[in-house]
Amino acid sequence: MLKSKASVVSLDQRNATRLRVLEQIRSQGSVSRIDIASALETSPATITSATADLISAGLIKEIEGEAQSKSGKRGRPRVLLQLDGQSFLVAGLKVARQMISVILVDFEGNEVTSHKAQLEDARMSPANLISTIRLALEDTCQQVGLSIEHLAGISIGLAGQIDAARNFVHWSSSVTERNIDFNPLIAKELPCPAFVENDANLVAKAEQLFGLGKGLKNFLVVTIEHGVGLGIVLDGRLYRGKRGCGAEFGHTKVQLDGALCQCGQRGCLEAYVGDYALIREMTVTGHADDMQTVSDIHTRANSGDDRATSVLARAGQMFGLGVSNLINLFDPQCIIVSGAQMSFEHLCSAEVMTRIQNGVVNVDAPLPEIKVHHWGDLMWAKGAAAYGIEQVSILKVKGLAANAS
Amino acid sequence: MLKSKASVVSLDQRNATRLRVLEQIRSQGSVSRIDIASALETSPATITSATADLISAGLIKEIEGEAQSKSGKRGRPRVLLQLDGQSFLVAGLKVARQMISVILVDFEGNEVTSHKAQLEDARMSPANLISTIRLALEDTCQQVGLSIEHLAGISIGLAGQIDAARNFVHWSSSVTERNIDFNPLIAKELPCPAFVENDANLVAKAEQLFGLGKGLKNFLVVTIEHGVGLGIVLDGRLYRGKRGCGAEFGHTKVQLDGALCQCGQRGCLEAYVGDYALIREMTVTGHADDMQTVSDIHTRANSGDDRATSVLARAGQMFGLGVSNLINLFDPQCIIVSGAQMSFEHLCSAEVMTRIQNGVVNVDAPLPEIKVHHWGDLMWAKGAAAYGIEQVSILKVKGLAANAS
DNA sequence: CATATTTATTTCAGTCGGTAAAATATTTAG
DNA sequence: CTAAATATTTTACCGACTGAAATAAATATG
Repeated sequence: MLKSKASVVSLDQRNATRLRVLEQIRSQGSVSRIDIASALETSPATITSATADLISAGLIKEIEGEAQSKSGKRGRPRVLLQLDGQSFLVAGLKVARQMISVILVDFEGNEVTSHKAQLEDARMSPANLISTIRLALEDTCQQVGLSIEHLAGISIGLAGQIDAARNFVHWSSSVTERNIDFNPLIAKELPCPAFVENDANLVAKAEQLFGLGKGLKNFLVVTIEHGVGLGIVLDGRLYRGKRGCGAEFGHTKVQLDGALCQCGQRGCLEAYVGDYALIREMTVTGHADDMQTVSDIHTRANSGDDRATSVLARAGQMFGLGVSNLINLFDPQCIIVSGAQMSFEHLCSAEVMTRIQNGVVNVDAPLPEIKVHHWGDLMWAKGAAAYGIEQVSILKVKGLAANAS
Repeated sequence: MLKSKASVVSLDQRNATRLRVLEQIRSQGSVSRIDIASALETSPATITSATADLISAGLIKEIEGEAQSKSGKRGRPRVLLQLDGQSFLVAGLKVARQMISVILVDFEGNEVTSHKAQLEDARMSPANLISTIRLALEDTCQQVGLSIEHLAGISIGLAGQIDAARNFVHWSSSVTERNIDFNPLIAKELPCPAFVENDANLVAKAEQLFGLGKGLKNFLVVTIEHGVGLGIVLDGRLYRGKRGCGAEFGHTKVQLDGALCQCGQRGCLEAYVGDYALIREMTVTGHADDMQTVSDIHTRANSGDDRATSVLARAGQMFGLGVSNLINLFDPQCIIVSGAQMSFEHLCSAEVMTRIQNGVVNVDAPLPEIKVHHWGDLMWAKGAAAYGIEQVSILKVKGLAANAS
């Protein structure tokens, strides 16, 4: 009757409560027991018990800092609880086309160290991928005098269609084979639990745990890299759809029989806002054959090139259309546009924001807030780390037996 | 600490179990206790207790019919349980532009009688609307020799933006005022609990309880009336978004700065597939000034009018584009295209289905099934009734005290 | 300073929902 | 008729949570 899958676990009632307490502490930073009780609408007695378990497991700790009481200054002061950052270490990885990025974080999500390595091949066999990952992890740990045995969890972000619940990769641009169950490889090659997820979902997790989605229950994260991705958080949890793959925002159609997309279809959003699409627009008529990156186009636009300006403007228009459709369909609390260093000002300009607003059906309620988040280039790896911390938390809480004082 | 809202109730653990049992019985038609236990992954003892409560409340009953045992024929035979259809009566209403439809159903959803009445005004004041509804209900009940005091619940479907949890109408095309709390009016004018909901959501409920969505956890219902609507069922529950309003599928944009929509924006799906849009296309160039309905256009197309054919074809193309976007974003188990009598063959032709398929990003998993459901013109009222039955079930289960044998 | 008051947390004795195991019921096979 | 099989009910118990009381730790007040 027990049916815990490899990497996604079902929790019993008590562990679920412990985990909710842990999440509350994480989202608040530091918080007293009584505040947790009222936030979770549960009794103080339950919180006492749950926090005692978490403290004895070393996941959280009491701190000294002064918390102000509700009303006056009288009464027993609240004791603040905080994550115990030292309790364990998690690695987050992102495998991109030519680069593998690793970040090591503590339990609070603080960066311990990070590392990048070039990849020889954009696509690798599953076994090759895992040993490449292992190598990258070893290099990273070495930087701070650790070995990979110190890791409590490893989270791996890939582009593609992935069933995270089973560590099953239907398809990924980094893997040469389809429909691979990574669990056996992980068990053989890696010294601790590892989790494979779609990269856009990981960024959504990062926003939820550490970023602009902290504490929110329903929000969307639009990721901008070479293409656009979407992570959906509904009711506090990642929504993955029936097949467990990420939403294909980049391949929603914004134009009937429109521009040709890399996916082979026509009119995809990505065929208008993806890097390759912009570069194609600039070069197709021989207007500028030296365009290599979107930054180049920005540079041109800034120096008064009308063609560059109009190419970027159209991308923004299409992007705005796509985002307003998301709002019309999901009616989220908030939309976070998340991108790494790269230039994407053309996708969050005032014109684009206006276009989004004008594309959303009027309600009396205000529009969901659209937040733009410029991350460093470790965004993806940090997202992986966020997911890793969550998964490891679940494992650790599950590891707590039914023990009292 | 108790915080039951007016019409949406939060259930304690035990009532939640009773309700899950009830839902299981409803979705299975008739089912034995042991099957319920295994379907809900709970112990037979729990089912014995829950079903005993439901039987004593008159919501379900044991029936004689023979159920086949799992393996052989040996052993105590299973006792089948079924809804007790006679236990109470629910009314479902749909208020449309010029018509109010009422259907009376028993607890199993069987139609007892139905009734329609013309409306003098498409828009009414809240008080006027409720007394019109009361009148229509009285007429309906009278047809079968009942009075509205016999009703256990009344469910009202309106087009517009509605917060069903609070019976609060932000805006509706049938109501002259905005932001109306209907609870006081309901309490004053109607003799039993009443529930107000968005009409597309109601159809989704009907599909879930009685229709093609029976037993499914994640599906979308696209409704076709004069415009298009969308009901979203995720994890077995209606998804309503942050503001509690329905998804605005009809106003997702399918064309940058495209055709003008009644909502004032440009490029909305509805501006290409809504009735008024098709008629506009046919008449705008004076091609056919006598077009009144979509059926007229179909008639023309069938008699070889190229213009009519191309108008319908484009609507189908745009519709297909919109639906494939839904699949790309939600990855549902199934999509149900639900329409009443009216002609919408142009939206479910083979060409449209092909277009949808070609607009969905390939995965190894098969495409979600697209089911077309042609309802009678009581579709909307039946949807309301389905929601009413669900809400009344909740109320009845809640009414069960903590009573044993 | 001693005491009352206030607020936070813990302890303790239930309560409640659910379950395993035993008991009971009802059938067929032999 | 007896044994075996299967379904349901009963019973004894478990475990998570809670309310109330107890305890802890501060401030206000005379």
